[in-house]
Amino acid sequence: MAEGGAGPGGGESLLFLTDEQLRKGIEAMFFAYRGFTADPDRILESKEYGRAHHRALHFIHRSPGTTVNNLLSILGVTKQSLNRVLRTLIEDGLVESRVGRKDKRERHLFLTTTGDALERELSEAQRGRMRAAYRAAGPQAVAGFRQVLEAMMEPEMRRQYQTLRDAGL
Amino acid sequence: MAEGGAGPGGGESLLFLTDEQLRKGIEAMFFAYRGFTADPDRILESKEYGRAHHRALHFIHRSPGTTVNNLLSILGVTKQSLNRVLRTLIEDGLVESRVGRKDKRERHLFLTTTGDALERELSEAQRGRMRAAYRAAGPQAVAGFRQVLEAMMEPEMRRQYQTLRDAGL
DNA sequence: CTTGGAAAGTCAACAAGGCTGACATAAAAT
DNA sequence: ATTTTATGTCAGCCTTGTTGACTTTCCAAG
Repeated sequence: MAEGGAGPGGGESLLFLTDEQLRKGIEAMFFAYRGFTADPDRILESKEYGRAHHRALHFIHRSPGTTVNNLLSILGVTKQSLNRVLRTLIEDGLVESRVGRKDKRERHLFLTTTGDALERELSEAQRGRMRAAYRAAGPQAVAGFRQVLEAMMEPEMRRQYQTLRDAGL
Repeated sequence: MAEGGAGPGGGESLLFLTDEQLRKGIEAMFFAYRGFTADPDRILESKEYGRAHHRALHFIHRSPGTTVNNLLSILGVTKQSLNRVLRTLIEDGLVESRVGRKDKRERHLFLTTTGDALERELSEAQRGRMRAAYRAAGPQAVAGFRQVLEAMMEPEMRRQYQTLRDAGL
């Protein structure tokens, strides 16, 4: 690995914080993110959808009944941008939009059977790669991976993430 | 962290490979990548450049004198797409393109003083967040982080990454 | 009951950054 | 002499993001 070696005295070295190590981490994020999205992207390009549709399907699957506003804050895009994606998913019968009972202005989003099938196909492809990477690296590495990623998030997104992480699901 | 706990007998548990754990990892990648690009993006939006320009500047900085073809294979885009970005960077005097001595068909790319200044501004912002995340997570977590990311890359990209990782720089 | 404002949706216009296809040039390789 | 490689460029298209303006619906406070 070329790490280790420490300095003169050894012990609690801060060599992992050098600009050089940070640059390697930056490139690792860049290349890994490409791998991360590669499999779903391949599936999507055959169908008439893109990565934006995948993201919507993922988060509706994760939180069935979520409102459009919730989705907006998680995805961090404008409502116009999300609406374009959502409209095609609803038209194509992958997502169902139900008017809220308590607040009828809100729309609650659910996956249909068809939508669930596509979501599963996409997420199984993505999990496949993830599983291989996890298995290759081992549980301790995975724990470190999650720690660093969590520390890298914007505080607001970290809250979104942790809410789900800490809940039953 | 809610992990641990192991199964009945304990020891070498595979609980870190459940679909649930994998889904958390997937979302961690999604949210963390947003944080990862947030700071450079903020700087770029004030200037007239985008993330594509940042990527070009980064890899030219990393490998001064690299050819257009090298850059294409690293970035994984078409030459038309890269050329658009490269043309503006050259016109604006951030990148210099020199005809190859040995093979005059090739163009070797270098950052000018101005280009280097922007690259440094962008990468310092990005390293700042990375450094904070590394420091918060600690050296062991960082090692795991790198291991998982590396295992997640497409094999071809892993080679690109390791070439640089293993070299002096 | 009226009105203010929030939630949602829609239309139009635009930009960045991907893509394909076609074509041009120069130089290396065969 | 011919073919292949490296690069650049023009034109056109797509996805996914943006802003701004406007409407409809409907809750809630005055």
